[in-house]
Amino acid sequence: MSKDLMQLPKTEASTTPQYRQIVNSIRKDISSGVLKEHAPLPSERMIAERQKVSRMTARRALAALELEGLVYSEHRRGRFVSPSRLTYDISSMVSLAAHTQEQGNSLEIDVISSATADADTHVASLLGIVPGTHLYQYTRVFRSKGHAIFVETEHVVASVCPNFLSHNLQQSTMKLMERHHNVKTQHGDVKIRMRGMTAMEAQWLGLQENHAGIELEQLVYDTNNKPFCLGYQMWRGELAEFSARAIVNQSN
Amino acid sequence: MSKDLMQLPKTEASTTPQYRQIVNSIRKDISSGVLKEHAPLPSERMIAERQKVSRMTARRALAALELEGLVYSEHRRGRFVSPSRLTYDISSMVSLAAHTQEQGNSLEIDVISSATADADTHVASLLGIVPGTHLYQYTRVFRSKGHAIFVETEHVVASVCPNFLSHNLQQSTMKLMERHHNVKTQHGDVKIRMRGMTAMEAQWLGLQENHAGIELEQLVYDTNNKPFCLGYQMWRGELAEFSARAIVNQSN
DNA sequence: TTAGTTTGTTGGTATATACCAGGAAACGAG
DNA sequence: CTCGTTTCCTGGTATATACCAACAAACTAA
Repeated sequence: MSKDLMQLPKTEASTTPQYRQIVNSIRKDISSGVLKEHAPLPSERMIAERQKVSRMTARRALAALELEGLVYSEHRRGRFVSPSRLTYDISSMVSLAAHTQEQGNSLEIDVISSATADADTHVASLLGIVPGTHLYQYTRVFRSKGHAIFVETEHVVASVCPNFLSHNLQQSTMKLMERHHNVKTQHGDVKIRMRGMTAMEAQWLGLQENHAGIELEQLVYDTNNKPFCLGYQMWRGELAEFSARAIVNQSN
Repeated sequence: MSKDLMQLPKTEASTTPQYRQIVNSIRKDISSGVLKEHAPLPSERMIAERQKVSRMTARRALAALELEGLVYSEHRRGRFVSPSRLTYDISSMVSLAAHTQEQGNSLEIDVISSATADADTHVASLLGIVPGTHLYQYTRVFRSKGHAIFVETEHVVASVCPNFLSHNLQQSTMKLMERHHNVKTQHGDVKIRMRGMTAMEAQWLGLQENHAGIELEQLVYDTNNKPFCLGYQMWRGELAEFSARAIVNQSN
């Protein structure tokens, strides 16, 4: 490989980093539709060869696209174009599974684990119970067309819904509680934050390493204004959009 | 094929990548308080030398910490420990500036630009006006103790608040409109999504490249149920936490 | 046909090296 | 003392190379 380092005029091509140019080129292909959802991107070595850069530079370009959320990677299989976002209305607290199906999209649920446990201090203080209180807790991965979107762990006060784990958890748990345990939800406190995933979360979502995502914390209250369910959802950031309605003037 | 699993003792040291070990070590220093908010981290070359790894490996460790939001970097100055998050209650729609000051934290506002403009099709459709309608639009950076937190661009229908730009924009614009233009906000539609920043946004926030952040879109309605203000906030993801309240059963 | 092996491709990890440009602090002249 | 210059340190970009482990598809033996 020869180094043709001639005196270059200071065009944009020479001032913009090479890896950025590759990013822009691929971004254009995605937005223009040349590369569609879930379409495979050229491999690192392919890009390196075609664009005449080193593999590490090609790698950085692809990593940047991943960071932006335009691309996702599957371990040692390749990189693919990210699908479009899924909107979740946190104000209505309607079951996401139910709502999504109404939109015509499927939503598969994998139950990773389910068990009884005793509340630790953190969960207990949020649920307004004493530490050690019996809980049901379960972790589920939600997918759309096989593509993982978020993973959720819920902690439910056991006395509120006895034998809850005997149900099939591949459905809306809020509806389950309403139907079979006569629990009606009144309101929920929601918190949204972006943070790095734990190793477990990344694994459940099919990602590796230090991916950032959006965490949604939901504390659900019954009609007696007592919290009975605490949920944590970790979303792939590029796949989520949350909508809410803020009310200022209740009167009028 | 036979797998000899007993050959190597599978310690973390041998299975965990080196850069990950460095990440964990620094993460521990941050959570334990050895490294405090805004404290400088050792440089790439320092880490490389001390941990006996190449500079690129040290670099990857630091990049991973940035991704997680634990660390921020200032261009060619070094890397520092991220400060704690700022909570924003999107349900109440109380001015963030006012609310933050009540908490005892300062919030400085830099006005980047302010101008009149004609609505493009996108803004017009959201505001329910015809494209070309006169708007005021301005961009401001919000900082806490000099540290940039988010950048906001608002588009206000000009006819609602004539000569709006003659005000000092280093304060809550919602309050300005209420006081001087008799505009009362009734409710707001909020959308939250994680996305990669544009070059401009990254520059305004003192970041480079493809950093991901949280975008907050706010469409504000007056008491006649007509939208009059559209705002986009791009937050540094690691510095934001959004809270909201979801109401299911209005009655009772 | 089917079960098992081989081979090539992919991304992941890691090193050693080189140069650039901006910030900061030390230095030196007025 | 102050202002401008120099020097060092920082992260940013880029290359060339090497080996590993997982996957997939091609191949091969039962």
